[in-house]
Amino acid sequence: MTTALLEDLKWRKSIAQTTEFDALAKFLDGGSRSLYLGFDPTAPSLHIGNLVALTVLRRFQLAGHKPIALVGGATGLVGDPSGRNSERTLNEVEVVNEWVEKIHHQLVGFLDFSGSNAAIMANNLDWTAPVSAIHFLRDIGKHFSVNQMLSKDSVSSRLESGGISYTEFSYQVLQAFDYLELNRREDCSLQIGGSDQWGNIVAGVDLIRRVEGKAAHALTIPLLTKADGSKFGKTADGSIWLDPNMTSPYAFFQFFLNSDDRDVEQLLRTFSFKSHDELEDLFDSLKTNPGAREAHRALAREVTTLIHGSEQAEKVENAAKALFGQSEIRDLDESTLESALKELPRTTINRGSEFPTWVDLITATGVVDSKSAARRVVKEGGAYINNVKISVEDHKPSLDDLMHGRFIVLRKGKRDLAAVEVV
RNA sequence: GGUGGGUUGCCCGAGCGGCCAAUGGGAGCGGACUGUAAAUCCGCCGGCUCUGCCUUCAGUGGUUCAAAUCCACUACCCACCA
Repeated sequence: MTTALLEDLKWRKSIAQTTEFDALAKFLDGGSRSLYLGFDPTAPSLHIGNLVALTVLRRFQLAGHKPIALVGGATGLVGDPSGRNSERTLNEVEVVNEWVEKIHHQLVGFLDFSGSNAAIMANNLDWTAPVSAIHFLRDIGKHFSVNQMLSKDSVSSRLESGGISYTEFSYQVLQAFDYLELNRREDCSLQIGGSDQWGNIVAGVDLIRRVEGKAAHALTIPLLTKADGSKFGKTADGSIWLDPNMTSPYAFFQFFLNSDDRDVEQLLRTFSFKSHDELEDLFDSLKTNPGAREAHRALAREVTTLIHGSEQAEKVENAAKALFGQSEIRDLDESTLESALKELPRTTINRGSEFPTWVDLITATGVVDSKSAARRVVKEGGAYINNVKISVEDHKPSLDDLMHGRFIVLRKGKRDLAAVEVV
């Protein structure tokens, strides 16, 4: 059963490194095991990059294991040096606490908190805060060799590039302590995480062996990379967030739909819960008929459903279909148009007042950064009202442009749409 | 502690008294081609009340008709020497 899980993860290319593989497989085969995955609150929301490991955690639960989702209320205050070449700026305690709450909330929807292998939520502040510095240094610190700590990639690379504070240097000890605590409290003997976490996780494995004399396991997941070499999940405007207020479900869906062809197969392997057969079929269609973008659509639909729910996913897909469809946008009936536009960045103008220019309207929706940028777009021929190109720089929509008496669709370039509603 | 070098637009990186909103590359944006993809080609790429005006070249103050460019101090980085 569990061997199947590991095989599945291999098929998905979701395993970067593990502690001794056979031992891990044997351990997992022995029953329903506790495992943990941690997130540090470095923002008010998780983003798509975090979703990679979270998806793996979910796969473990579906295979019968007990997931522990840890939010780093303590470690988030210290700052993980992994994968960074400069010191983090520390966030205020209240801010971090607020983020912990929000992230907690997001995790709830992703795991099953009922049943025999119910998921557990943890916050490392619970066991870190009560420990005094003296006890921490005596009981935990004593088991760490500075030589080993220095040799970790996250530390050594920083020593070469501007240094590292004692605070961040200590991070791996804190994370190791978390693993030890969860091992004691929840009998947790597996920690998973992104491959950049290997050093931190192994620090915990070592600590558990030293203190408890027990074997603990580790499994890391490769960081996703894009075909063009850039980081997965980042756009020019920043990360793709799971919080619908930070990244709209429409934008979220579009992000996946617009994936590079070359990335789609791996994205499906990583995120999809479809059967291997179904996925193989999608890979085929990607090769034989890439223009249809069936695989893109399936990917966007599934991930959006997972994060925002099926109802919302359907809405945004329909919106995209309506707005990018072959049919004339003016032919859309009012309710279809209204629900489609609801998913877009928008602005409103008062009925009766004079229409602002296209430049002012698009700027108001936030689709462009400045009026200069908006003007440039018009000059370059990328400005549209209801899919009709405009070319005069101070062009204003007229009453004739109103669809159903109250809507105007603005477009910038090929795929950026925004809505204007007259109220 | 000593000496020398550095800090430029989203990133890298030229400029070393006026011709500088500042060369070049990357990212980004628009167009063509396509499939709301990639590659390629062309154009754009600080802001605004846009034939002009305003704010930028670590910070502060100064020299000058005129400074990113010169001087002084401050902060941070890097190198060599102790």
